[in-house]
Amino acid sequence: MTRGSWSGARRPPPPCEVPMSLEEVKAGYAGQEVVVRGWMHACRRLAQVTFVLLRRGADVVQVTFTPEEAEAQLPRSLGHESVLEVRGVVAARAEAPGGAEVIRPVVRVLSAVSEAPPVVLHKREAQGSLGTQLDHAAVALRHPRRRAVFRLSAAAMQGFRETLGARGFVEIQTPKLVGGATESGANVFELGYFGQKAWLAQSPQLYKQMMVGVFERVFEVGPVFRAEPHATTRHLSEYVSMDVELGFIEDHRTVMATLREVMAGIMARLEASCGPELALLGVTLPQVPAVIPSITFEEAQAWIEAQHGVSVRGEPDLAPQHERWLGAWAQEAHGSDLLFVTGYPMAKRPFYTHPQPGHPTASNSFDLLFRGVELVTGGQRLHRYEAYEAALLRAGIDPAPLAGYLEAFRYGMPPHGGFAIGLERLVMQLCGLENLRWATLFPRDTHRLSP
RNA sequence: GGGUAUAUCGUUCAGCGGCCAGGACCCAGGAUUGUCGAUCCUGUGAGGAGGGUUCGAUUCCCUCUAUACCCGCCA
Repeated sequence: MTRGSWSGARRPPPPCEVPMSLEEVKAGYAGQEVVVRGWMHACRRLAQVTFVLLRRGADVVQVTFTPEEAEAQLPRSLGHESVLEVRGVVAARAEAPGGAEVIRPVVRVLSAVSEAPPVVLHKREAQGSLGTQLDHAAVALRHPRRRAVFRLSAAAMQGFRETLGARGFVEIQTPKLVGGATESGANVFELGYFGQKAWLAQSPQLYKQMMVGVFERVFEVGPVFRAEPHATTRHLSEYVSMDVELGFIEDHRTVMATLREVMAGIMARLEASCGPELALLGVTLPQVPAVIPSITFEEAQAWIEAQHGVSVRGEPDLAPQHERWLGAWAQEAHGSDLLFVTGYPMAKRPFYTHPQPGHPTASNSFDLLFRGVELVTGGQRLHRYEAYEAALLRAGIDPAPLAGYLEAFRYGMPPHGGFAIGLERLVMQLCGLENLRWATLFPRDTHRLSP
């Protein structure tokens, strides 16, 4: 059989067109016959007239029926979320939403729905608790407000990629199935792999470092997996990490400057692309200052003691409450939604962390707090092979499984560093959501593996 | 892993040692000459599981189960 004898190959495929938005239909086609398709968002039968609101994404167009037309075209059994194709005539009309409607409709039912959807979509706010909406995500996410959140996510990823692409960074994809040791003692998901053990990657850290030796500047957007049994509003077992790693840096401050550019680029993309979504959600984008205010870990601890009377001396990290306090302080003192905390103690940092020259117990690392929540962690990494040998020895980590990684350093690596932004946390804080799960399409946590 | 809290119609919340267990939303039926977060009327529909106290438990106590939040950890 030759390829040409396939019947499907003879006919050109239907064109892939950008669908005409319902707004376009309303604005530009008065008096013309059009075909509109969408979900039946609402149906109101009045004595003299019946209205069907057809939803397509965030757009809604009104289709108006006379009682006779409704009788003939709209089965009573047709429920919310039925998918319809309507041929009709666009008519300008002041009372209609958006100033126009489709009249003299001929309806073709593409998909009939006979039972009530599990969540209500035609109210201004999405109804139902978080758990209910997550259980019925396929439908709940259709709600314009839920949907808008994920348009912001998409634009944030786009802004991230654009900003880095314009600066010579190369996008990479590293494996999520990994063997051997992981970067730290964090809990990882174990799986079977052709008779041996494998793990789900808890971060692309080691791979993105290796790729600095290839491209110098790399980034990745992808899932990471944490088997920590945490149960909070800001942790998940799987989340999207927006990772960056770059070579030939001065120190961690080069990385911080890059992060500032990235944050500014993300906000610029959101502003340019997501006006309607930002307005719908009432979101105010943060200003990204030319220089993001910065405080050292030790200064932060001293400030916490002085201002809040909590003794945190000797603690290796800041608690969530402390980060909230610092976030509020950044807002008051600097008018900034963003705050860098630098110089975390080496003690609890991973083995590849670069110490602070002249202050070996502190590291060239930073966190970026966004409205009081830890959004980014980053820093300078070790880059000399001997430094890795010493660090692994000190940490008691067997270097054998890391041989493939260590080879990068054995054969020359520049001073480098990077960071990772939690996408869901970014969107959560942007939208003022009280739970990360509202910013996750299909969250995975200790209790939830489906849908 | 530690702590706290919660469990009632499909959903979201009330309430009470004797309740016809209430409201709102959804849904169903009806009404309204145009809705647009439609409105009005009517209707369907509920006490996580197992023990205990009590004349009587949806209510109080215990256990279990489930869930939520805080902490730890992180993004």
